Amino acid sequence: MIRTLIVDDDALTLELHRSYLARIDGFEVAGECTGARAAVSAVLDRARDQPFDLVLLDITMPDGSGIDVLRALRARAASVDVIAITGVRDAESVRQMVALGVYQYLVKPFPFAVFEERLSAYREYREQARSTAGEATQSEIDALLGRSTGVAPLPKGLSTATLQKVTAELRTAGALSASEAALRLGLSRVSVRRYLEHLTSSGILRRSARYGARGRPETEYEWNRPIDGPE
Amino acid sequence: MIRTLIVDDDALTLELHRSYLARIDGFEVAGECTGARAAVSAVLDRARDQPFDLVLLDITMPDGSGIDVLRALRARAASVDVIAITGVRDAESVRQMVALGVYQYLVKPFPFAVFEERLSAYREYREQARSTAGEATQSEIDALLGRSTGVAPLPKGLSTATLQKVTAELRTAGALSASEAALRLGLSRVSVRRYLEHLTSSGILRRSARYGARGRPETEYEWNRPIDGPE
DNA sequence: GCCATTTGTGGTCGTATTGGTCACGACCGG
DNA sequence: CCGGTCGTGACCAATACGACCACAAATGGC
Repeated sequence: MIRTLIVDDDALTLELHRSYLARIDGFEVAGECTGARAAVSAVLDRARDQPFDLVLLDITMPDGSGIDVLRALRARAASVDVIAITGVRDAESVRQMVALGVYQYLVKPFPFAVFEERLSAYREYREQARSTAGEATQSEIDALLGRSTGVAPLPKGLSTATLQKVTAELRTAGALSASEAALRLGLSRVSVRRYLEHLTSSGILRRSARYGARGRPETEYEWNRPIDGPE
Repeated sequence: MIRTLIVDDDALTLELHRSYLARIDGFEVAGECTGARAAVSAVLDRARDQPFDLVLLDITMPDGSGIDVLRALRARAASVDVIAITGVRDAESVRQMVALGVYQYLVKPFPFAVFEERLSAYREYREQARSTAGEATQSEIDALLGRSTGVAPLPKGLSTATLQKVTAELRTAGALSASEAALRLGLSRVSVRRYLEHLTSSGILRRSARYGARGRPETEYEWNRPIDGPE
């Protein structure tokens, strides 16, 4: 169970988040605070005994900002994960919280589905972080930071020559389905699809659906890049 | 130009990173340190005058850990971005640095191409962070955190492409019945209804009834999330 | 005013047609 | 001979459409 501290100055919000959290597997409400100072001391008091794993932290509180709370925790080396949940959206606050290492930043209000999705994502992140004991590899660290590089090398089974043919066809011909592209290029649908999918995941193509017929809709691939590529 | 401070106790590494950085557009070596204490005071001294934008931070240094350096900076509210560059790979150090909000964590040694790619990614990140002034949207924040990948899986029979079309239509068009939305989107009423129901159960849409016409009343779907929260 | 009828939509079920993947083989360059 | 690239055919799964029935309000006859 992920021992969670909920911090919010509004009693109704506190109640809401508590009920939300109760509906998600793996989380346990281990404490609640209605103020900044109380939050800091709660985390620090429990540090030795039964430390919190996660803090759901509001920013606007009468006796201090959530930013200051997080700063105090970081300064005291409290190793606790934090998800900001707040109505504050100004860029400076967001930037500061991100710099202080929040895992998530949720803007109120949001439906339960969003809350559940983000918390579940955190649970998986935590599992992953826990599973890597001892030495971590660069790719494990990247996964932890969630900052994948974006320029993936060509996967196995794809050749640059064919890739260029496919891109050339798509750039000139507009939206094409995988079958149509295969016909035009003299390739098989299976092979073309591999290239089209790779181009899509690279952000060069865009997928959309073609409706209207009786059966399953066709997915069509379209050029996505702005015509004047930046730099 | 991104004013960068390089911190490493090894003179050769310092030299290497300096030459690396000089080869990448947009970066400027604004200082160098060979120790933990020097790094902290360098950042703090410059905080008012010409603050550093980025610190390339080693962990193992004779007079203190890079983790302590970062902790001290965070405690002093120094708003500076940090990329860890170190040979230390143990899970605990990585976890602590991530919690303290490093933007990247690079494991030495690495080829120049990796260095360039990561630094360029940071430059783009910085551009994006700078471009969002004033109020940030949730999606902008997600992009900043780089954790947008973990989306909840859709129920069977629904596709993300269609879902996005439906949400886009509902967000712009106000209250619509299932039939009206189907007409606008070029889909069948049955299909649209599944998406509308899913969005409703996710809390993104709200249902209400429309009376007055002959026949059974229509249920209309409306955007539920307050587009501009006043607080 | 009460009840049958009309009317148009809500919701479910089957079906059509494509998507996605796997196994296997062919070809080609080293 | 081996590793990589592509074709073929077949399979199951996915996702939309059409048709059908049920339902809830307005309408009209009594």
